[in-house]
Amino acid sequence: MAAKPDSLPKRRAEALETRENILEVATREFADKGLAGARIDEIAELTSSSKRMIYYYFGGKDELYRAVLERAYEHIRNQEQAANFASLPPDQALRAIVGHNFDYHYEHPEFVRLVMNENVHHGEHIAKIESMKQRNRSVIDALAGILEKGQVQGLFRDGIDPVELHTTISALSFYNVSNRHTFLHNFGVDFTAPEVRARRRDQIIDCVLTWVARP
Amino acid sequence: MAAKPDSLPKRRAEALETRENILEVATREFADKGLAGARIDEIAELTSSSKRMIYYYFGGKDELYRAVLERAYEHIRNQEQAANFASLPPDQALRAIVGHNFDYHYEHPEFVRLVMNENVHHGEHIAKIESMKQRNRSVIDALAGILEKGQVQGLFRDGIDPVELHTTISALSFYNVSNRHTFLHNFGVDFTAPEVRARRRDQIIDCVLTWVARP
Amino acid sequence: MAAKPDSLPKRRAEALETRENILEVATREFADKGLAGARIDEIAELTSSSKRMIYYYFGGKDELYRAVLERAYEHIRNQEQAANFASLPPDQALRAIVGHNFDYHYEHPEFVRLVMNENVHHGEHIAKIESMKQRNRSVIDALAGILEKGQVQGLFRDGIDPVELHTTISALSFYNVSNRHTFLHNFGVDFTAPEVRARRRDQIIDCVLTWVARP
Amino acid sequence: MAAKPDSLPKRRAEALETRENILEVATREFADKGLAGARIDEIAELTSSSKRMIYYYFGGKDELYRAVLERAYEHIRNQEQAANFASLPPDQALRAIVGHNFDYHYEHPEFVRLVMNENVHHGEHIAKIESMKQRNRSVIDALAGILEKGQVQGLFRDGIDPVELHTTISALSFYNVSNRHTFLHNFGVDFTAPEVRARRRDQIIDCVLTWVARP
DNA sequence: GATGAATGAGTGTTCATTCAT
DNA sequence: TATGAATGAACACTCATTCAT
Repeated sequence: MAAKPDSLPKRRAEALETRENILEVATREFADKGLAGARIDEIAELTSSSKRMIYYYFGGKDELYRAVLERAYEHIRNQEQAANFASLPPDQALRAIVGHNFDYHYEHPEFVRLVMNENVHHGEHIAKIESMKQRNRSVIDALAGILEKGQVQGLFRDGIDPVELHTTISALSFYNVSNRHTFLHNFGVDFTAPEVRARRRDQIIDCVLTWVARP
Repeated sequence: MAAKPDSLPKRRAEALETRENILEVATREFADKGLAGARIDEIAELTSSSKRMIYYYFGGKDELYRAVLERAYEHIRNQEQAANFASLPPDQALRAIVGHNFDYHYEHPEFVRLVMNENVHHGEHIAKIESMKQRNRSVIDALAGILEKGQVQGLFRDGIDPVELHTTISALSFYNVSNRHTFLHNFGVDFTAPEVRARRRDQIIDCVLTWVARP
Repeated sequence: MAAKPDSLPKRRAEALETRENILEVATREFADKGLAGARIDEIAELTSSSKRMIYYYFGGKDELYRAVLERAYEHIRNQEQAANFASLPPDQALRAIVGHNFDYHYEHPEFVRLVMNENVHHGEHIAKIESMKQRNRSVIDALAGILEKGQVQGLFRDGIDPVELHTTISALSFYNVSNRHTFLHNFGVDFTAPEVRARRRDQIIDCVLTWVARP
Repeated sequence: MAAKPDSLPKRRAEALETRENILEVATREFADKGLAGARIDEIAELTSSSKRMIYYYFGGKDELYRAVLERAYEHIRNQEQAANFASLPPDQALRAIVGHNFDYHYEHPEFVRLVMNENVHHGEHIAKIESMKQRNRSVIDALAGILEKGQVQGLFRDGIDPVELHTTISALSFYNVSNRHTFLHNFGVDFTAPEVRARRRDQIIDCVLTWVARP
């Protein structure tokens, strides 16, 4: 009846694996179908464990969704911080940040779709995640540093707020992924085509840098 | 004994009203909760007619949603065409178009949310609406005309494609409405605040015109 | 406002046509899908008039079904009486009757299916048709006459009741049409194939006559 | 803390009971009202479990109906095989088979009504049950054996096909149950009356044996 | 930690029938 | 006579969640 001394950590590791596996599957499902469209049964089916485990680890559908959302934001902000562009000259750093942001959206449509979905739900779930505001400071801080350096060096004009700069970058990067399907059908342009993507990347970098540049 | 000559049209007009009333209510509901989240019962409740009438006029939830989506696109494109900017000088025309596009998104969040939702559903419903591609030509044609004129006059640089220009404008206008809730929570900025809106409007116009301008 | 003297009969004739047209369509639909499976809307659609007319002429779905059922029985009994076999020698007459009965079922699967369906409904609708018992006397009377003549002539054995004879004939004729689909799937025999039909016809005639024959 | 070794089977056994209980109730309902007429709610009501369980175990109304149909065929063929008449002399064996078939139909009107209903639906559900053709071989094989033995012994005439013999037997047995209601109303004969049943039983056995007998 | 069985409240949809003109 | 619009009651089916083991 008593557990062997080394079996507990092992079980703990397995438990974390189970949890992580559920999060991965749930991320795919919620990103694919939205919170309302995803089915707990289906997620459980695709999991290597069972439906009961979802309730055991997360409590319910909404809580699972919240965990998925939090994990997705954690990932993008971690990636950004890992790619430390602060050492580059301001204009090159900005170029790199915009390009990186653009690429992240393209390569992580599940993030884009989770954010879309959360907005469809009026942000009511993200509002319950305490850590968000703090976690998202990093991207603003990075932009603020670069902006200031660029302004000091006479490369960038004054009056650009780092949050507003982030808004512009995000808006331009987000759209190509978020509005992919309607745009394809309405205008016949496929944002997923490699050449469209490459051209759009250049244009967005160009657009942001022209806007920020000292005239 | 004979029916009055104008009695049938009257009934017909009432029927059109019923149909229109359903579309209005459904637009609000689908925009608010998405296709999966909206409830036929609730839509019916808010209607001046009954649930049965929804099926009578539209056939089902998906078809109703499709009609709503089509009507929303019809409205934005009609508005754009009504505001005829072609007579203005190219740079002023472009300014007006961007401003108008920005305002339309702000004043019609239901349009933005319907488009978001349609993308959540991988554009599977818009794909069934035949008229879309043709309906959306107008906005591209208008931009093409202005671009050409501006290029001829030496105001705009070459190599700007009208569809790409539209992408940039739309991306910048869409985000402030679509990502409102997550942005508020993540960065503490409320896009609905009048001063934020006004500032953002200027920035977007500025951003687009700087990008298009001959250097 | 006053109808022209000859317009009334004309309208009357048109009304009968409308009624008849509804009955024909309804016969096909009820035979095809049963009372529970048939749809008033669909019947109306296939009719050259409208749904309202069904209610106008028949009162409702059940009453229409009753009219259809009555008309089907009327037809088979009329056909039998028209084919007057009484003048033939008893054994030949009986052969003719069995063959005719067999053929009628084959050529009027809608009759078979209406009767099946009525039995599915525990005969509750036929019970409301007053004329039935009397209408069905004819077939028994005809058999009674032939049996008696055959017995007198020493061709048939005694103790055969005309109703029981009719039961045997009907049972054998009915099955090939009524149980067509299950039989095909269970045993791989297609009763609708001409050669199967022809062989079965001979067998049934043979079976009945052997049974009735004086040993 | 550890589950008792026999506790899981117990739960499993209860589940099988639930399933079986649903099948019994559904058999009664589908036999009584047909597929289109039966109501899932009503079946659930009569069940010792709930409506949800019907969907849990069977998936839907059609699948439940299919399971009911399959179970009914399984039962009749099992009964026939259990009553092993092969050891009797051919003519007595055939008598026994016809009598048994007749009795089975009388005592299992639910089987007759399910088959009727399936034919009303053009056999579209039985067509989806793979096992049918093979399951129904047994009755043909049994008849084939008896026929051959009888022909060898000079009791039966040649040229009788076992499937055709089965058709004749079935047709005669089926009708008394399937067409009970219309026959009662049309001819005033109640097939359920014990003396009618007994007389009919004798007649059918007689009819089949006379037909098969060497003349 | 783990599993199959069970559940109640809801969800889109259908149908025969009636109303207004 | 004739028609399109309207209706309420019912119907098959689904879903997140919990229970028993």
